[in-house]
Amino acid sequence: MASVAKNTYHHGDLRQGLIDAAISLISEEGISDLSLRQVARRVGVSHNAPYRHFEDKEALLAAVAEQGFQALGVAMETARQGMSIDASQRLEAIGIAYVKFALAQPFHYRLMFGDYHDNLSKYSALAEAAQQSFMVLVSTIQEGQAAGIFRSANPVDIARVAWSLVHGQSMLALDNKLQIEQGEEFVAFLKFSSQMLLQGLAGHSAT
Amino acid sequence: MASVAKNTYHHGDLRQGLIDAAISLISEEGISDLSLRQVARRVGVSHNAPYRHFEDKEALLAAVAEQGFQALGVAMETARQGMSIDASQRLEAIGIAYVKFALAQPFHYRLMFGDYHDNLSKYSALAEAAQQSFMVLVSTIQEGQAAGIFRSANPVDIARVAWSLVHGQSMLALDNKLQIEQGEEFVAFLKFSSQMLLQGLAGHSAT
DNA sequence: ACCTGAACACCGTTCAAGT
DNA sequence: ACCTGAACACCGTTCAAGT
Repeated sequence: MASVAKNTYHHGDLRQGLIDAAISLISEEGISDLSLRQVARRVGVSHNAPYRHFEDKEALLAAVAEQGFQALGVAMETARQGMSIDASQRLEAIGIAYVKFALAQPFHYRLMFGDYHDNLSKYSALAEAAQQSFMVLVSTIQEGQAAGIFRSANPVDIARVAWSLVHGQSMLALDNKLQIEQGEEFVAFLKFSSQMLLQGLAGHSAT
Repeated sequence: MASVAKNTYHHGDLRQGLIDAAISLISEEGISDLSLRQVARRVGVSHNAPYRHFEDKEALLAAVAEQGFQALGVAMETARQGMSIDASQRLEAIGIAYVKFALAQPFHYRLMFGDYHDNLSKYSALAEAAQQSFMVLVSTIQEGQAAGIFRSANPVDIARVAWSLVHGQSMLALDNKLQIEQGEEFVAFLKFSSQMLLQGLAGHSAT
């Protein structure tokens, strides 16, 4: 008997359906008003069904954050490959793609760094997704070191600095604390930042 | 008639009492579980009294954030004056004091950058306190430019870069995303970061 | 296995009174 | 003016059942 779609929805993948509903609700109304019951309502399921797939509300949010890191990693990797082999250009392209991701999905980005995962050992999939996007930075820095255009410090430390810079820019921009209007002026600021970072990154023998 | 302290507490400054109670509750249990009713209970007042002083819960949190920025500004200014006149050393000292402030008061720091003030025009006192702490950075950078040791770009842009860096470091450290254990190793990382930033900041004619 | 409604202990906020 | 208790519409989570 051919399976016919039922209108109860949840014969499929309720877990992913809940995540999708949470993401779209968050992008519409932000995080602070998001309730588990609301997510269940949007999916067409009782307010209690989510507990079959998530231990509590925090676990659902952790899954949403995890998918955010996966998407961010893809955006960074795409930016990296869109550039020629020059590691400086690649690093700048990654940084700009990173901040643009944050600005395009402000609530989702903020959720990825929320304080709801104090015990991140509990959410290992989330930690792993974050680690994976971080590795895009590390490997690009190693490329630059191999090419002799970046100084020879610990590449993980350098990546931490770069990540801190783009994360700080993203968060402060989302908070309207940088006092720069979006558009050309903001992109100019991002390029100024990466130029400063790259100069700090240059090998000692640079001109 | 000499005024005798009553045990109703709130004959004094209920507004500040609520802020203090919120700060201590936050430092004990974090932000996510903080409720307005809990704050009122701690102060010994009905769950409704706070509405005499704050329009809603968000307004109380904004006041808490504002006092956080004032304390942060003091910490930065103290670090600046504790250093000799050299602008590079001052900038590094400010950066380290900044991150230490964040790590010492993790919940309070996070609250200062929460998304609860989308319309920050509504909380002008908060915006002003943030601006004031930012100016400590700007003026230190101007000092370095006047002394000829920093490049001559827009000092506000440079300050934005520096703020982004320390804010990113603070947030990622609070999130346990930097994978560095606190202590000497972390301070070494902070010094490495500021060294990189300072090299990027150096004037073109630097050796 | 997966989903359900009822129930519990909490919220933020509003309102009509009290002093 | 400032504070109060009662009330409303919501939560997150638990539990005992239903299929």
